[in-house]
Amino acid sequence: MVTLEDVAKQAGVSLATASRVLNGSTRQVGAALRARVEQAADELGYRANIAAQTLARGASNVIGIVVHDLTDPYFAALADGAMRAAATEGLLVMVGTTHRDPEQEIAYVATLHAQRVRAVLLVGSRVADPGVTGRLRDELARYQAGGGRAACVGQDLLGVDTVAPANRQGAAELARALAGLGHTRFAVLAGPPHLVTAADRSAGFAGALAELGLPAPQVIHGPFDRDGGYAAAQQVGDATCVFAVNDVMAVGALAAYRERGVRVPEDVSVAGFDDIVTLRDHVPALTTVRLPLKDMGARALVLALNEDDPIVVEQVAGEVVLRESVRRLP
Amino acid sequence: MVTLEDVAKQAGVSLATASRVLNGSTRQVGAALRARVEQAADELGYRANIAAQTLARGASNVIGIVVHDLTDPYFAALADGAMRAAATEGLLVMVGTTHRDPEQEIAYVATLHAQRVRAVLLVGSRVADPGVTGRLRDELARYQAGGGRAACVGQDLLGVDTVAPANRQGAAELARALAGLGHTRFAVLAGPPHLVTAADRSAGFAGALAELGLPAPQVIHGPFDRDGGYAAAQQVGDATCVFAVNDVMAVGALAAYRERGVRVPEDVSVAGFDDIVTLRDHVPALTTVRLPLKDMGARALVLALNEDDPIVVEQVAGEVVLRESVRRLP
DNA sequence: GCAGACTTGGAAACCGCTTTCCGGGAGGTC
DNA sequence: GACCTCCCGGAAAGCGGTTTCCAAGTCTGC
Repeated sequence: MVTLEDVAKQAGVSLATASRVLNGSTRQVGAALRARVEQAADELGYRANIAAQTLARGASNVIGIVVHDLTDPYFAALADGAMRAAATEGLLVMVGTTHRDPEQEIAYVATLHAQRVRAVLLVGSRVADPGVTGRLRDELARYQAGGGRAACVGQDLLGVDTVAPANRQGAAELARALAGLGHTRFAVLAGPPHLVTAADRSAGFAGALAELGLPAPQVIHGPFDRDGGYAAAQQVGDATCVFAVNDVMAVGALAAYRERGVRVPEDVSVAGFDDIVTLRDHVPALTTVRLPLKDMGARALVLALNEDDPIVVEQVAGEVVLRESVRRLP
Repeated sequence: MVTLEDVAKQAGVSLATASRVLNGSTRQVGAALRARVEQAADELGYRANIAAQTLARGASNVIGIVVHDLTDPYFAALADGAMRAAATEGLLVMVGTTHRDPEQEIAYVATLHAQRVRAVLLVGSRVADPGVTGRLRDELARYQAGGGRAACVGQDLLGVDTVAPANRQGAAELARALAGLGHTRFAVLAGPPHLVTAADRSAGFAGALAELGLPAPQVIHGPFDRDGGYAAAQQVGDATCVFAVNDVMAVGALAAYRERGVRVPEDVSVAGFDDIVTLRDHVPALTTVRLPLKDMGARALVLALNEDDPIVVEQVAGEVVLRESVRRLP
């Protein structure tokens, strides 16, 4: 690989001068030398070695994003928002996918720490296990002790800047809206009990029903993904309205009903959560709780980069969006 | 940040010994010293500085993936496949999204070159513009001249290892299958004329129709995404069968028809290309040409890492999958 | 015409780690 | 017991940049 020294030699200048010309210094370099250096760099095809720059400058221009699953539109939207924000700051992005393994998440923080990335974004639900959460916190603390910055999209459980969707509130509002349509017998496709996002949404929903004096919903646990929703839908009893704690599960549930010839919303109403962008192309259009995913991703990046000391937690409200997948009961 | 020197000092050993213990060397270190070093590292919370390691070792463990749009399921699947493969090799992934700007793609290659990534994967269709293609080739050549490796998913236009979907063949087979159902009047939602993938699929489709002695299809250009398909579908004339050159466009077309009360497949048949995973949840189920996206991503990574000299181009055949969105004409 | 203030180029220290090269001690052989 | 290996620990030379510190010009202003 061609180095700065090669360029300097070819241009007949010192290393210092070449560095100043090519890699953004505050110092001025005379026009003649500047031109010679630029020409030499171009002829040789020079590209600065960023590893060396990072080492010398003590700061990198890379950020790390850790998500559970890139092929899930929820994470894709969040990651895309964060990546666009990063691009406007001139930052490069390293993406890690955990495939929902919390240990992987911890390992990624360690790796990104080793990479000395400027900031790490942890995107996705926390798990209820205090053990892993504690170890993740330790790993983050270690990274931050060395000057690293971090932010999280999800629950405020990590002691870092957080963009926190109001899962309980959103689910509660959804419950009230659905009850307002006359439904009284509900089922919740609740996802895994240890996933805090799933648990919060489920609890918020059930809590609102209780406040309204309605019977407790049937709660069905299972995986947090499309196939989990599909499977859980098979176990629903006599509910007139089914709440899947995220949209991809709801889409799975719709598929299950379609296959069994159960009509939505005539036979059963279905609602989800998140308002992923692909929803608009599903039939029937899915009732959900809208979260501004791209903004949340971008916002998390800004928080992570922010120098301020106090930890900031931004609550993001969800907005109930009623669509064709639910109907008013007579 | 705590450095290796801090650890060495704390353990009372030399830098060399500490390095050998902590960062994987072939050399043995005595059990006593080894334990002291490990304890010191743990107490101090040491994490190797990878920038320094990369510099010293002259090789990084990062690869770069450049895609057009992560929120498009097609790219998400390809990227996911590549990332899983990278993970099994112990490699980290840097992801860049171009949002379909070819200049961005060139810029990313330069940036990843500067990062001295082990390999770069260019995922996505080439454009027909010889100017940008030439500049991209130059940039890649420059990177490879310095020992970088590269591979591409798409057309074999870059002079690097390539995983090339058989777009023409797949589209041609699809055309024959649809003609076999009795259709004679076709429309092609053809995407942008300068996108090679779009052009190849369109040409393959039209070519097969010509061979069958059928009239040329109505060709409608537009953006290569969901909204492009939606818009293009509005312009379809009296065709009985519409081929969208990728699935997300087809999904957009389905939405357009649904809104206008045009029934698919009763009033018009619709087919796409790619077989993105989300298709299974659309109504009606979309006829398409299946591409093994995850495998292709993984395969591209393997090719990129492969040391062999000759450039290898792997053709990937597409498999026609007939589903409910098309019907046999009486 | 000259002191003093700026400007500009270069030498060299340094960033944190790897690895080669040396040297000293332990263990084996005759 | 002398000699040779073999092992293992440490000193130091890079890896490719950045940046501080100097020195030598180049401009000012009077």
